[in-house]
Amino acid sequence: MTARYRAPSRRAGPQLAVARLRRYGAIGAAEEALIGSLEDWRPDPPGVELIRDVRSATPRLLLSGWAAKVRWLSDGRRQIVSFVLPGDGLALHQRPHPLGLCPVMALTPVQTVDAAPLIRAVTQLPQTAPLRQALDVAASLEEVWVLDQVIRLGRLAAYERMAHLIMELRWRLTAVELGVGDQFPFPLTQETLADALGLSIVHVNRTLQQMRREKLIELQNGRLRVLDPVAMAQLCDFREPQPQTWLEAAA
Amino acid sequence: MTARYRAPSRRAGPQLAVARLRRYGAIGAAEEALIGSLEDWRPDPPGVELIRDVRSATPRLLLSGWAAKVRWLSDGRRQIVSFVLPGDGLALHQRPHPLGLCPVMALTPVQTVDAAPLIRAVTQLPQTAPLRQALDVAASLEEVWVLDQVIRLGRLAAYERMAHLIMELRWRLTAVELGVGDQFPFPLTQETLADALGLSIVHVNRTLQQMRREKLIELQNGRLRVLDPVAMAQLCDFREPQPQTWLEAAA
DNA sequence: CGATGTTTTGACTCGGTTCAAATAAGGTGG
DNA sequence: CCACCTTATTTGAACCGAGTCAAAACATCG
Repeated sequence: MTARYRAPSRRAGPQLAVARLRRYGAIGAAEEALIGSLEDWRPDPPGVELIRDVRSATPRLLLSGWAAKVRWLSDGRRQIVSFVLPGDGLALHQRPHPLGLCPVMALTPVQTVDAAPLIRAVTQLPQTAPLRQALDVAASLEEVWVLDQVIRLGRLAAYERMAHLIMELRWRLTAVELGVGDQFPFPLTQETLADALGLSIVHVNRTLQQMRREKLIELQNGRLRVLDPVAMAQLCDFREPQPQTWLEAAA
Repeated sequence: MTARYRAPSRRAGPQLAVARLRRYGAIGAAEEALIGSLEDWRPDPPGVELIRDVRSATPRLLLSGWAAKVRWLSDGRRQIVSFVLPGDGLALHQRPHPLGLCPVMALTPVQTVDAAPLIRAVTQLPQTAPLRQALDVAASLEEVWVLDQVIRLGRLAAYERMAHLIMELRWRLTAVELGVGDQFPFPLTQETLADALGLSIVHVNRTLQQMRREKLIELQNGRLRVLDPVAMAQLCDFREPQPQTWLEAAA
């Protein structure tokens, strides 16, 4: 039932990345041009490890498609640490030493560009430059997703976990304007959901069924519609991140 | 059975913080003096929120005692995101925008000092200064603990979770030379363990019992001894972080 | 010595897993 | 455009890991 993204017929533009950063800083024409001028583009099919060795990874921007930060146990169990959505960055460390990070794997066909020129330009800028601030906020949000994942896995029941993850993805996709009318792309297989939520595939299936039965969501053709966002947020104690207030605090 | 740290009779020195940083960079007399000269000292009893509002938090060093990063659900459920051990930093953001962070709560009597002068000094230093590198590594390790927490909660069973957390704490305490002969301070109540491991108190108790029965650990008087570290590491797929290789990679 | 918080134990319940098999959806090549 | 293959989704039944409830046994401390 859940459809895949189609393989990209043509190169995706930087619109999503720009849209995302614009939310966290006053991105002007110059900055937009800078992002648009990134050259080293690459498409990859699902399953490919976009970042294998975290230490030698080069920074990239995800222009289209979904990916995930993944950790494996030696016996084959897999845990998805967090999702990487269109407009997000890959290995955009500000800090010289790589985070104790994990490989990133494409979940759908993806398109990325090398962001090294962007990072190089940004490090020249003063701390207060809007573009730099926007990247800082984006980096902070990445940490938010991991913390939320800890809460989900540690203290939420299956039904709550599912609702919470859906609300997170909805919020993030809205930030890149991929969500329209409470409907957004949802290309995850139930197996992927299981590995993200720490559940079995079978139970993911049953949880989704129940959520449909209770008229909280509709899910078909790889698109998800949240029918009752208020109820959803309440049942799983979902709280929207407040990146705006971070900006104010810094000002 | 698990005893608490006694209330500090006198002010703790910076030894632990220095010992920890020394592992990740060539800390010389000057750097040591800088840390030793930190003035604004404060003891706090267990239960106190050392950091309440993350956005306005000032950076501090934990000189003695244990603390934890904590998230609450509105219905009272609590999740411990990661532990903060002697020698660790509190809110030592390198990045201007606060991580999507959580309050930090003292688990035992603690002693902290204001680290603002340290941070101020460090930002003057070149990227390659040893002290700066050491702080970077410390920050990266903080992320490692959170990622490991995700693995534990998402894909490990109760017994494995417990083993994995114990191995993490053992590794970290060894880094500040608090672990001697596979024995180290372990001031956590079973309730705290439950909130860290996403388990019920009762099940934490049973898990510990079993681990004792199987002769993997000894736990009494607030000290824990790992009897068979190799078996412990294997059963939970514990892998030691390799901060040394990060330093090489940067060089 | 009582008061309070922590650990321990037993009996029962339940959420979520496992195993197995059927059904549906997509993708491919003839 | 259909036949076929593969990969997802769905369903049922049995099982088990971990939670819940309740009470007892210990510790610690004023």
